[in-house]
Amino acid sequence: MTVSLTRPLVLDPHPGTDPCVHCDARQASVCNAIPDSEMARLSTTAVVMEAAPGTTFIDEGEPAASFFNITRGTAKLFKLLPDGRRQITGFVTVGHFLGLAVSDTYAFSAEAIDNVRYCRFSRARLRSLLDDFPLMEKRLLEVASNELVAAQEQMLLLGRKTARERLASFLAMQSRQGVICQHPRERFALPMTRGDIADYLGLTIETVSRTLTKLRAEGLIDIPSPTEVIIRSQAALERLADGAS
Amino acid sequence: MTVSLTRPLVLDPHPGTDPCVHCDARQASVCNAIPDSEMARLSTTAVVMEAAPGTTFIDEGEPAASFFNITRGTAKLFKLLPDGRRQITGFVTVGHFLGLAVSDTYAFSAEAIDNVRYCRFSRARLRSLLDDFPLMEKRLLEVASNELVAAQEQMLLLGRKTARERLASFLAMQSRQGVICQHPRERFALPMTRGDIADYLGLTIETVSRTLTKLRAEGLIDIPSPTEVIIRSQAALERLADGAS
DNA sequence: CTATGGCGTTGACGCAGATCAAAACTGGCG
DNA sequence: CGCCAGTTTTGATCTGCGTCAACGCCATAG
Repeated sequence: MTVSLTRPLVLDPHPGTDPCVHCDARQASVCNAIPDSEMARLSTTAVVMEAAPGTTFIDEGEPAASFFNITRGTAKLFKLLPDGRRQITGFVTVGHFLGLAVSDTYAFSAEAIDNVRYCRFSRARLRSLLDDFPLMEKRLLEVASNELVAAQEQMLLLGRKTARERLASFLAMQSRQGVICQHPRERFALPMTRGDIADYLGLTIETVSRTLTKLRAEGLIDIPSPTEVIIRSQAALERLADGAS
Repeated sequence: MTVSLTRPLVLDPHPGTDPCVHCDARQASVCNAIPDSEMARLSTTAVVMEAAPGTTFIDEGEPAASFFNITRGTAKLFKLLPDGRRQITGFVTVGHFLGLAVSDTYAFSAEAIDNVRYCRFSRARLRSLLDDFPLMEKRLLEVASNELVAAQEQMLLLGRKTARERLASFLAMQSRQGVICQHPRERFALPMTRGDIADYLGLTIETVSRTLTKLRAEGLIDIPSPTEVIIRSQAALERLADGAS
């Protein structure tokens, strides 16, 4: 009775069939917990929206009226300090949920990196949806729990790892992302800028650039273009990421 | 129909009536989502356990067979790197849940700071409990979502705040903890050591000590004993915590 | 073609916080 | 009481990464 964890849960009532950005495999745009009949009904209350690159579509501190499900593209979530310092708390792609927390305002902002499509609906609608489909609630609990584990891993990175280890962890993680599609994971694209990577890893742009250059010089990775990475030694990278060297 | 968020949810089938560590107010050791009859039945499958200070009762990497609910005391959750570097991801007290994530091994370790009592039961039992009491599942989703928000706040701290700001944030947070009981929050105890604080804030023991000394010298706080703090200026501390100075 | 502006890389230098070291304090126990 | 082990504080020094600055690359506009 457990809900499948291998497919992204997508609430878009008009499911797209866009090819995977890495390979040409079609995304499975189906919701595993809600029957098609309900999905059709959803389309009358849910709004499907697009956000162009650089567009902020959730503002930290604004009244949290809606609940979001990403159905295409990549967005960054971040928090700001008054003087402009920024911490990116995560990059989210198709299947991710935003705005789950019970709070009257959003705890973070969200900005589109590439062309993002998302499904937005009111919290009231979410509540009734969860009442009708307990499986959906179960699934959300699983999702939130797993994100919590990822957040703790990121705390370890931010609190205790060196710049080298942070970059190695980041690259290893990015290469692991691609397991959903059949694409070989050694080579992959980095949709975000150096500034985004820096703000995600708690470093500066310069340190990110320098460290990547060094990792390349050591033969661990290759960087054919600023937005593309090839892992030369997955094992060595993982070892470095876990602080064993 | 929403479950109360103001009281800690405690699953201990033998609820204690220990006074609050700060004042003498009795803890509300009741479960808001599960009727007493079920709580009684729970006592046949759940195990209530005690952990003495310094005892590790969850080991990262071990098979995740159980689910925990803290019913007394304070514990620290942490992750380790192979060379011993440690990141404390949180301090948990009465009402907190551990081991929610769907994973075959624990993602962190847990160690008792003072005398900890907790209720342990199998994941299978949790699953059937959630099937029987949807309110309980709703509550867990709320809890997990709010912890996720707290984790993001901590990422901002670890990635972008200075040592001063980290300590100010930590002290402000600790003083806010006491709002459940009626105790005036200016003065409170720090049950954890300087080493724990350091590993929680991504600093060293020395930096924590020096920074606290400096905050005291500046009149923001007072430290009658190493384990006790008095907030002299809550407003100034909060301002400092948010990076506005 | 040149101008402009965003992004990435590289170099020189400085500093916040880590590291190393030692002294002061604390509680437990004979 | 005095001894001991663990914790906290304080001081001196070091260093990884931040800061500041310059430059190269590319895309778009004029």
